[in-house]
Amino acid sequence: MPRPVLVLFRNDLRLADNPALHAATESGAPVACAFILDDETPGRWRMGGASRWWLHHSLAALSTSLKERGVRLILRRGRFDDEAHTLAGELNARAVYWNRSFEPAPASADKSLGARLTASGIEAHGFNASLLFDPAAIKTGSGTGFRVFTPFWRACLAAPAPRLPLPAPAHLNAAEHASASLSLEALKLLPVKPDWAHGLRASWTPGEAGARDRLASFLDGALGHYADMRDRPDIDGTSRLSAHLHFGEISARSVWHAVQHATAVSPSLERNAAKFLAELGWREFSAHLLFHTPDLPERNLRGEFDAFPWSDDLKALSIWQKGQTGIPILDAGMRELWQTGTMHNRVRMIAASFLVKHLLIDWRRGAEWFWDTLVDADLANNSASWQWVAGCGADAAPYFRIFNPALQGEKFDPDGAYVRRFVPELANVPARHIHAPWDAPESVLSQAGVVLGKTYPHPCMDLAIGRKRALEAFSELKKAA
DNA sequence: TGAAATGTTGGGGCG
DNA sequence: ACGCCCCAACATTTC
Repeated sequence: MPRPVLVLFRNDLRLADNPALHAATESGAPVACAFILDDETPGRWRMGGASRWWLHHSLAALSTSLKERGVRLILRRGRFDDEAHTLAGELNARAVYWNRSFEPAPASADKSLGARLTASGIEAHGFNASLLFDPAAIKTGSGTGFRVFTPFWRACLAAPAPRLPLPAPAHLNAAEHASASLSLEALKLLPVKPDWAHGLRASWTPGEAGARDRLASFLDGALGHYADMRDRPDIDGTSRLSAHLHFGEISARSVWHAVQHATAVSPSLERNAAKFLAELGWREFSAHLLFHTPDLPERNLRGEFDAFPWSDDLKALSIWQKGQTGIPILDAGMRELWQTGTMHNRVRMIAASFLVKHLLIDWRRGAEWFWDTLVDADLANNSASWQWVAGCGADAAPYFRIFNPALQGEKFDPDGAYVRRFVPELANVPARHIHAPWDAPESVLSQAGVVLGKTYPHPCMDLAIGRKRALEAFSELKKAA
């Protein structure tokens, strides 16, 4: 039997448009496939709870579609480079194929694996499967990385267009081997006591088929009014593809070309498509920032924020996490997150702004919470976006741009449907008062069965005072600088 | 991908 | 008919 080749799956849990799998298949050698759960590479952010739930189901789906093609997915646990090197040896593999990561710790694991394989006389083949554009290839005139989105995205659009997606291999030539695999259950990715995942199960279908379906319904539906409705949490106005993209169940290239195709068929989609593709652009931009600034998840991009007088009010942090701030749009968002593993993007901005500005809590505490609770938790997107909101990031919202959650609620959830859905205590409050129940006449509240401080909390802080305090903290910072 | 404060304008009520 | 005031509506500035 000829020596096999090994394909390592990572955040590319798909068969279609998978460059590593495709190249391995094209090599003509028998193929073995593996996934390594890596909680051990130093410096790697340990995957959060909601992501683990997603990963479990995504691996189950991948394992099934590989099995249908006669290939058993080998599951291992450990350091990516160690385990992969060992496994390649066990299999007597001729070559190893995998899609590279652009996150700092996994990227150095890639480098170390490549070197060790080569030293052992095994070919190493790395590919870019996750991004539309190679973050190292997009450069400013002076040869550095971009720090501002608009010129970055202009440069991407001027670069050669993302290539067409590769087909899923029609047939896999499975390597015969007896290598041991952990069972999926043994990876212990699912919550046990308590099982908090029922809201996730009701909201999502992880896996390649689920991703494809989600894209198809987006193209059919929300894309048509994306530009106008994407900011409305009460409406199905977004793609909801972020977690599928994060785990690579569908490639950004496939999404890109599907949108281009839809626009070619109906040119009236143009404006909406451009807006949506720019959102993929923000995903690229975040990855680009992390690639060029490996300490993005830990350090303020603008160093002057290192002196910011953050509060360590754990009580306030906990109220925010639980969705008990007494400010309806915030509580709705934080409860949506806890129940479903996602939060509408507009509400993420409102919730993040409130934590960082009204509560004066370090953005890293917020990023950690999102990391653990979001099914789409992504190191680059999460870090870059929190820094953006906090005002300490690249091309960031200026610190003094402070969201008023009551006004944001009125503007983007005008009927209060989003609040009613996730904050049932307020279900009967009329739209006019639902975003600021503390200002509602007593009679309106009692008619709606609401007693502030009893059935729903008093606001944890006065919005005007919070705003003023944030501005004062910021002006102290500027004075110190 | 803000909100609040301040400034400007113009229509209408009214003495 | 006129000037004065009020204030909504919009624009600009400031944080």
